[in-house]
Amino acid sequence: MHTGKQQVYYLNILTKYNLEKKLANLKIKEEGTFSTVNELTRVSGIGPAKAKALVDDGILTIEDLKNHTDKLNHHQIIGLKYLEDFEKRIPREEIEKIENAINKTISDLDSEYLTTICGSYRRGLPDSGDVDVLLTHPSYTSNDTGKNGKKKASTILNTVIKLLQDTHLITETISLGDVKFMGACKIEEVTRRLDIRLVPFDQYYCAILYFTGSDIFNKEMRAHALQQGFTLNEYAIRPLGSTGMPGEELPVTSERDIFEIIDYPYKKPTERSL
DNA sequence: AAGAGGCGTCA
DNA sequence: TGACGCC
Repeated sequence: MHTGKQQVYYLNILTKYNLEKKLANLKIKEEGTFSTVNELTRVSGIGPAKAKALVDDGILTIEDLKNHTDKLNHHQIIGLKYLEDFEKRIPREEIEKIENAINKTISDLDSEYLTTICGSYRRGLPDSGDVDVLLTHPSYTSNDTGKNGKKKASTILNTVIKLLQDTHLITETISLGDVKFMGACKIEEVTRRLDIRLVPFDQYYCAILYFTGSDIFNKEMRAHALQQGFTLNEYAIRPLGSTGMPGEELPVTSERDIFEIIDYPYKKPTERSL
């Protein structure tokens, strides 16, 4: 038989062992929750907060999600429906076809529209994650509130989107506002993420520069702009006064203008994949 | 290059 | 209007 001291000793070991076991279980549970959260966030429109809420409701996997679409908003339903498609890369040959389809449709509407597909596609890379279209029209500028016979942003973008739906390029709409469309298009067998943003005419080339990237290239170019006494962002390039206060936006009618203003050797889009 | 800013949606 | 998610 054990002495009282021995009993206390073994009891301590036992509780210690149980404690460690509980901690280990907790850790496993946390990790399980963690990886579950990460799986659910594969769905476009589901972020960390929504994923946690779903896990709290006992919805742990993508498969669970398919039985509970009532808990999803429109964006998330689209994200779930095309989960596999949206994770596939898009060959540039396919983006070329999408580009042709968009340009044909839009130029039929009004020959003054300009479109540019930016991102890695514009830098000449062999594939991209999505299609990012910049759209502008001379009648739409940044200091334009829609008066003076100029078109309102909402009119312009809505008209274009409607047309692209009629021609069956756009197959899904995630969101549509005055200046930004998020949705999907299909030209072959796979449904692709498509974004179209309407940019004021006077800010078009700063936007193209920015959304063409690469990120590293943008950073270097912005740093160079600062050295030359200019501030450059997605909207405009402005001189910096002696106080460091940005001045008025400089007129820009091409990407090259921006390079010349800051005395930076011009780089073709294909030379910007830093 | 990571964080911010801006856009759109939802409750 | 604020929280959320995306880019």
